[in-house]
Amino acid sequence: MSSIVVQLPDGSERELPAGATAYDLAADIGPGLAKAALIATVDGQERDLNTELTTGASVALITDSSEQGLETLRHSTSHVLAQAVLELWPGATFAIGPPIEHGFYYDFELPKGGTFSDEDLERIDTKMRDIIAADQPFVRGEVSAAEALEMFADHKYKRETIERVTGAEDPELATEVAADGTVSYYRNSDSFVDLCLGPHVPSTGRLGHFKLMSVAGAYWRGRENEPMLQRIYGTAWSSKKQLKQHLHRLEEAAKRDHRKLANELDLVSWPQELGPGLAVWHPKGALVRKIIEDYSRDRHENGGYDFAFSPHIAKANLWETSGHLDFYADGMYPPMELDGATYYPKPMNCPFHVMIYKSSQRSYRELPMRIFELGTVYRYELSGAIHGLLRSRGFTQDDSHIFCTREEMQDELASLLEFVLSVLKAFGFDDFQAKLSTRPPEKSVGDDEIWEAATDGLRAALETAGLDYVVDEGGGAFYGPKIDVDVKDAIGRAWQLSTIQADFNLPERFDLEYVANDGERKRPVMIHRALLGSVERFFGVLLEHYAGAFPVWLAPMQVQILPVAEAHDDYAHDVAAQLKTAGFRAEVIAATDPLGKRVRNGKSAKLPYVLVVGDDDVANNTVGVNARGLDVERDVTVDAFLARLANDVETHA
RNA sequence: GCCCGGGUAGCUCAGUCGGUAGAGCAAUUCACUCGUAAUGAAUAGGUCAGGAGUUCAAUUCUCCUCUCGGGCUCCA
Repeated sequence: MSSIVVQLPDGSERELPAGATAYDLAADIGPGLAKAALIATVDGQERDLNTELTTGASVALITDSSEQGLETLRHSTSHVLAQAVLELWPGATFAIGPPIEHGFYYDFELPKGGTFSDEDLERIDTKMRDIIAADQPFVRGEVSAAEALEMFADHKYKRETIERVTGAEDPELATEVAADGTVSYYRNSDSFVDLCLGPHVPSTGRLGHFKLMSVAGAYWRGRENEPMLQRIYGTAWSSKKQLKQHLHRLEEAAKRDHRKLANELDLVSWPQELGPGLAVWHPKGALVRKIIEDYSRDRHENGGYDFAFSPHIAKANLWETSGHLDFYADGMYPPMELDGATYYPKPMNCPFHVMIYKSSQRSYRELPMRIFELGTVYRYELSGAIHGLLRSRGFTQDDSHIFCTREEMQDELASLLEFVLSVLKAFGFDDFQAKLSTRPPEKSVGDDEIWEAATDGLRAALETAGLDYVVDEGGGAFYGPKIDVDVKDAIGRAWQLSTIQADFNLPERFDLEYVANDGERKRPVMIHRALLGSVERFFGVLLEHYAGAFPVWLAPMQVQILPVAEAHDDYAHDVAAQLKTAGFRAEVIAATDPLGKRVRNGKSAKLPYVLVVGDDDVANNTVGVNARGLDVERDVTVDAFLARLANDVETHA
């Protein structure tokens, strides 16, 4: 009896009888692992558990406690979804069904253009649970492309996938077929077989902690000109507890929805009379926005920026010179004809700032010139893309264009990133992820040297800042490399806010120059940058980040003062006056409602502080303090409370 | 723009198998004056998103439009 020896991840070796599978290895290590293992990696390649091992292989067993294991579980669940749908809808066909973050989806086409309803999801769920209860094995097979075409004769999307196998590797098909043309399939019953690269869990019985979430339309291959398929989304986890936690997180995220909070807290509304994506800012929302904008202006003023203002529309000629009409016409609002000229609403502020630069001859002594504007731009977003404040057709960028020499560029980029992070931190974000996008392989403008210098400058800035970043090779715009900065919010969601982009294009297009110290005329480099991105969007992100409970410096109302009874009104107003004099936002809520109710209202409005004043306080010049999220504190002197408020504002607590 | 699902009082929602609607909160008035998360009563409030069609009768059925949501696509 011959035997084989395999290597485990910890470096140890294990001897097994010849012909042993990955499952046998798991069982040999222990019954717990045999039960938990879903797939294995053999020499780094993911394989089914029933894969036969060969001597010398290094093998790792993958359980559902790893991302890889979870992905497999989700992928297998998507197969069960497809099986259920094909059984319930004779004549239906299926396209692709990969695992995604938190779950999976599968795309279908129903006979006669049919669609799924919410009730259908329940039926499908029931059928899926039947399939899981039947504990059907996932059995892998391999065939030639010709045989595969035969096997999936009734399924045009599968055939199309097989036919594309021989072409270049296609990331969207990575879970379907191998790039080398091997066509594999998985069969888990007589009636269901799916084209698939695998691997899969050993049998359907290993699944079950899933929930079908929603139905959506999705273009075949994600292309607008291809048919719209019916996509079913689901979430899947390795335990009931994890599934429950995930659903709970979704509920928490829903509670933070800025559109809901904006309504509840009376900040912003979207009257239907105005049109899609158009909001009005109520006094409280406008106050928060003003604080954000004022803070941004202060920081820029201290950061060496010059302020500018520019109009909302400009003649077509400007947009022709800038290239926007060539590259971005679809995203622009339609033109208007005025006095025989054609005007466009601005989708960006850059050409205006360029005009300011060009308004006189520039010397190297004036550079870097940093032009800053809270500039409102208009972009024609597709109606289906509009989403509250996060995606709208008009928004205000905290936009700046920096004109500098080539030599100054690197230092400028480095200090910019520092500035960006410092401002974002001031708003309570401290978890960042950056992306460096480099020169695209096709068309781009600018010489190699300048691309290299800018990219190095950006990279060095990232390194110096100690920021986590990924490199998107070739992901830059044609006119220059860039850094995008994402922040993570209080519940771990990433939002892209800031961007820093070098631009070698606009200086050419507008023929920008400066006079260098040797008297030569030279071309400056331009840097575009936005920190908050869009003020409206940033406000929405902040609202979700804080779940509506703004820190004291941002809170539209900072303090409510509740007199216990009418007799304490004068004292309450006196305290309010002291707070207002000290520059805080405070109001008195008279005792027309019971105290308990007024406290409740104040808490529901997420006020940082609710003060209660009664006989004791009038006598001792104190207040009772309800700080948001903390226990009641009695007998706090007014002076002590003022100091506390001042500290909160100062520290952005 | 495309697919699916919604739109009923200021808000959150119920309801009408076709006979023009109801609750809670909010609002207003009155009473209550209260030490920490909902005091009580009364009143008012709706062309059931808009338009057209079918019908004796449409908030309800059909179609169109607007708009919102979830996706897809897009975001130089």
